[in-house]
Amino acid sequence: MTLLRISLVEDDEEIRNGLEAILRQEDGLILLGAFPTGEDAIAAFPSQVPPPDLFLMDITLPGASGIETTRELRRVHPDLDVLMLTVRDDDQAVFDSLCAGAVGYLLKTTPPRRLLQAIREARDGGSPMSPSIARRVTASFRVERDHTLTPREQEILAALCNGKSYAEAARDLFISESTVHSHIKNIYRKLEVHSKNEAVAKALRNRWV
Amino acid sequence: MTLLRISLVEDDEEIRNGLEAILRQEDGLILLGAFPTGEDAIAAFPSQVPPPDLFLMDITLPGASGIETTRELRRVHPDLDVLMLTVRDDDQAVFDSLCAGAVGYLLKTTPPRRLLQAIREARDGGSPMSPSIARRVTASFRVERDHTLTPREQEILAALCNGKSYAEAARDLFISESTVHSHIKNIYRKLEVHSKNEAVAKALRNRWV
DNA sequence: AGGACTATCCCCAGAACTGGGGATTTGGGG
DNA sequence: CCCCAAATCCCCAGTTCTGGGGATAGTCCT
Repeated sequence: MTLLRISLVEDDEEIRNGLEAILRQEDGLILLGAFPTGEDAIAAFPSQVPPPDLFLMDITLPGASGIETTRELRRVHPDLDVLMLTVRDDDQAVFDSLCAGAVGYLLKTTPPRRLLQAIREARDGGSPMSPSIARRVTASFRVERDHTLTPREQEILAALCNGKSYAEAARDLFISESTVHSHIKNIYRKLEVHSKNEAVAKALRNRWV
Repeated sequence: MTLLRISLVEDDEEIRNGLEAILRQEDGLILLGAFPTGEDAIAAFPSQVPPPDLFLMDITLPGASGIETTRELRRVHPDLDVLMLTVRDDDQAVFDSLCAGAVGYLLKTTPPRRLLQAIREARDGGSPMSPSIARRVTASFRVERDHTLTPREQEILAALCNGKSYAEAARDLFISESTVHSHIKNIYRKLEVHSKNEAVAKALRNRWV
């Protein structure tokens, strides 16, 4: 079994040393670098330098945040896996991290044994997350429709969300443009919007389509 | 510690019996029902009947799918937790399940020990997922921008995605409507679209905003 | 049988948008 | 120093959308 190369970014020296100790005494891992700032990490792995397999990343850092650092590291090394390790337990941090390309998200309350297990899980193609984080993620998919659009109106709205004009929606649904117009007037009233882009925005942001 | 009430839906009799056996011999759990179809499960828990704390749900079922069953059960009992347990390892099944309100997603290859652990994790406010499933979920958040919108153009696009008209966007950004018009023409050219709703749809579906 | 809702179609007028021009200023990069 | 991209502004003509009417037919519920 091949060695897993790891780096970490953590500004608190005590925690950083603690993590170093945990990782060093584990077989199968090799620590490539423990950086106090995102800038240090980015500077250490320009495009010519082969990066580690996995980064452990704090979020709250002086200078570039762990999220920005993740985005930049992955821009230069698209195959790099980044596992967030932070105290931050809020939607903003979680979703920004995932959008930046993080492969997992652990809270700092994670015990060492679970941390090591998560590292292996990430290597094996998983996405380890602390339970409360995973719940935030699954909850973000939930759809709750308070609106009362009829099936036909939902079809019309879906057409708008596919970028269709009145005329195109009419062709797609085999009805006249007048009928599309009628439906859209009803949709606007129910959603309390006044334009196509407002309706599309509301529909897509709420995952109605 | 209070007992966790569980029901399950699984059409294959052998598997269903196997799951029953696993759950029955575990302390802290009580099995409220093992149903072969979604319709049976829905019929067993009309709104007057207190539902279990957790449902284990297969997806591939005769009649109503596990996803439809989940949607219906949670419509009647909004606080019900549903944990998918299926062979299906594809984006469609995973995201449809989560949108229907599933709290977790396990593959049938999950060993009994891990299944029992996942049940406890779901009860404790987590969202247990098999590693490959979790990876699908985190990967769905990733953003890759191939477009080359300038910062200002991105601001304009963001305004459109908030439902703004030309005039409103102009007010918000302290520029004239003519300038908004100019920017939008450039945005349309770069994104290869020809209307606001098409641009908004493209931006939101790709998570650019 | 009547009422409510849905889906279908039409007209019209004003507002908003789209795409084509062109113009100026500013700040970098070669 | 010159060129170019970016941001700002303007005009115009044609198209599309928005919101206000109204109409007919079918379904479902009472």
